[in-house]
This record gives sequence, structure tokens and C-alpha cells, in this order.
Amino acid sequence: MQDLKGDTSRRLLDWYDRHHRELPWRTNPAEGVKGMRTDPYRVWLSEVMLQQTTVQAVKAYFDRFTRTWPTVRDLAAAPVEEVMSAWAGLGYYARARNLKKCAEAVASGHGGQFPDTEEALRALPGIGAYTAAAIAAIAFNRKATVVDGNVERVVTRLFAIDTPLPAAKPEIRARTGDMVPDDRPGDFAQAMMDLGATICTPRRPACVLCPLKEECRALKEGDPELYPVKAARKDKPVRVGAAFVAVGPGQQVFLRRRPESGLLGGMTEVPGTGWTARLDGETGVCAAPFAADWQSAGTITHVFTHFELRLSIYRADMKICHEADDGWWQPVEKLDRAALPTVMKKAIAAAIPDAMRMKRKGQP
DNA sequence: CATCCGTGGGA
DNA sequence: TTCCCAAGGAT
Repeated sequence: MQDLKGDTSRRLLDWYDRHHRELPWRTNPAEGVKGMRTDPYRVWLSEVMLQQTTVQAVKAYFDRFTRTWPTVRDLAAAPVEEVMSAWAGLGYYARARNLKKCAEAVASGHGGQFPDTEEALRALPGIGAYTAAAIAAIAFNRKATVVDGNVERVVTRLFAIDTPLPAAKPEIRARTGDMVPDDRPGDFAQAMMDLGATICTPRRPACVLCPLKEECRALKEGDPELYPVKAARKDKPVRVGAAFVAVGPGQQVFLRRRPESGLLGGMTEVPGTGWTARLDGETGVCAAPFAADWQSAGTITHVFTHFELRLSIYRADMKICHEADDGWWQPVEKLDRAALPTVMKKAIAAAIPDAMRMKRKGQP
């Protein structure tokens, strides 16, 4: 008798052994721990960074984080401001806030060792169903069902599941669970993700190279790109606002910290108006944080996940640096130590073109 | 279940 | 240019 499901998993693992990607978090500098090829700390850190974020974007951040904080205890002991600053530019900043909380929980509540079960991992801040399963499988070789965007794409194509996402998730999970092998669940999870990232891509999948092409129902139908089926997404509204870049003597910029929750929560900003659908009476120079000779420095556009922002930038050269309890003055040459999200770097760059030569990719 | 939450790159 | 999206989580 032929075990088709086991056969599929074996074929995938054979492919993985030959074609897996070399990634920084798949190596363990402290090799030698029996049965643990991968450091749970590095697996966890990479998984959180990789949430909705490309491998390309993560690499430089992962290198810097692991260099600065080699262990979860180091990260737990780090000042939160330094962690937010190191995360700046990577996006989805709630991840950074939860990263710090999770490190503290592991350090204080788990003796500095990550728990090795899905349930215990799932209880930690910033670790959801996917990440808990991924850490359990990859770091601890637990037989967990790991379902991410890659797996959703691979599985909906493999079985020609035409139920639209997210309604198809339970069926995808069930199908994936059936495929998980007893012996190498961690490699299987990574193999599925590598396949989705390099062969079973959203557009123009390289089916001719796919180890599962024989049993892929979507390929048999003729157009794998039709999967997964997704609900149409809504269009992005436009919001507008103004931002004020105050430049003090010796090239200092007035900054303040955003509220802990919500958009760009806990990150650093220049003062500004609220961001609203339309210009209201408050938008413009009259909304400046303090009286000064505010000069227009143009407009920047920044696209967030669910809206597009058009920000009018104003600059004023101050003779003195006012003391303010809601913010501080930051020397321009030390702006890289502030937790500035990309939109704020754009705003400052518009007002002070030579202040921050916009850093290129991979230079956090 | 729907919404909110960033960013940069590729087709 | 425009659109899509990349190893999701919290509420």
C-alpha cells in the first residue's frame, strides 16, 4: 500500500535537504547542545522579525540585535528605548514592544529559557498561533502544525482549495496537519516555507522545479496562480496633517515620544497635528508646538498599511532651545539613536536635507 | 470575524 | 504607476 501523504512529505524533505536557503537564524553560534541545532532565542527573534516582513529586510536587523543582545537575558535587561531605536524602520512597532515584554517574561518567569511547548509559548507577548508552532517545531522539534502565508499558498494549490481566505484557514490547517511527519517536523515546516518563498511563489510559480508537481491539483487544473482565493481588499483613504521641525542652535531638533499604544506607539516623532481625512481649522502653522518663524518645507507622502498620509512640513530656526516637559532636543548627528519611524525620518529629511542623508536599505 | 498596525521591493 | 505583498498578533 502506498502512503501518499507520507510520500509527499518525504519528497518535500528531500528537496529541502538539497535546496534549503542559508539563513542567519538557521545557524547556532553556540553549537554543541545535544538535539538542538538552533538557539530558541534566535528562532524566536527571527520569527517575530519575519512577521509580515521580508527576509531581505530582516537580515540586517537580526544581525544587529544578536550582536547587541546575544541572549534573551541581555535583551530583557536592555533599556526599552534602545530596543525601540534598534527596531526603528522595520515597522509594526507593537512587535518591538512585545519583544521586550516577552524577553522579560522569559528571563524572569522561565529562568531565561524559552518554554518548549506550543501552549506555553502561545501565552507569551507577541507570540500567536503561528509563531508558537514555529518555535516549537524549529527550536524543539515538536510535531506542531505551522501555517503561515507560504503554507497557505502551497496547501491551497496542492489541494485546489478554492474557499476564500480567511474562511479557508481551518481546512488549510487540517490538511497541513495531516502532512506533518513524525521525525522532522521542524525541517518540514521550514521546507514548506522555503518552497513557498522560492518555488510556489504568489506570481509565476516555478512549477517545473517543484518537488510536489506530480500531486499538485492546482497545477493539474492549469493555473496555480488562481490560488489562494482572497477577498477583494478595500482602497486606502488619504489623511493629511502637518509636522513641525524646530532646529535649535548647533543643529538640534525638537522631538517627543508618541503614546504607548496605537499607530507608531512608543516611537519618537516631531510635533505635529493629528492626521485626519480632511484639513480642519487646526491644520497649518497655527497648530505649531510653539511660536516661531515657521517656513514651509514642502510635503511628504507616506503610505501606511491602511491609509496614505500627506504631511505638510514646516521648519523654524530657533535662537534658543526652549525647555519643554513633553519633549527634548536631539542633536542631528545623534538622530540615529532616536526611535524614529521612517515617516518621521522623511519629515526631518524634508526640513533639513543634509541632516540625515537617507540611509539605504540594510543599514539600521 | 473585522480592523488596526509599517515598510520597502518587485512585477 | 499602481498594485501586491512578506515566516501575523492583538483587540
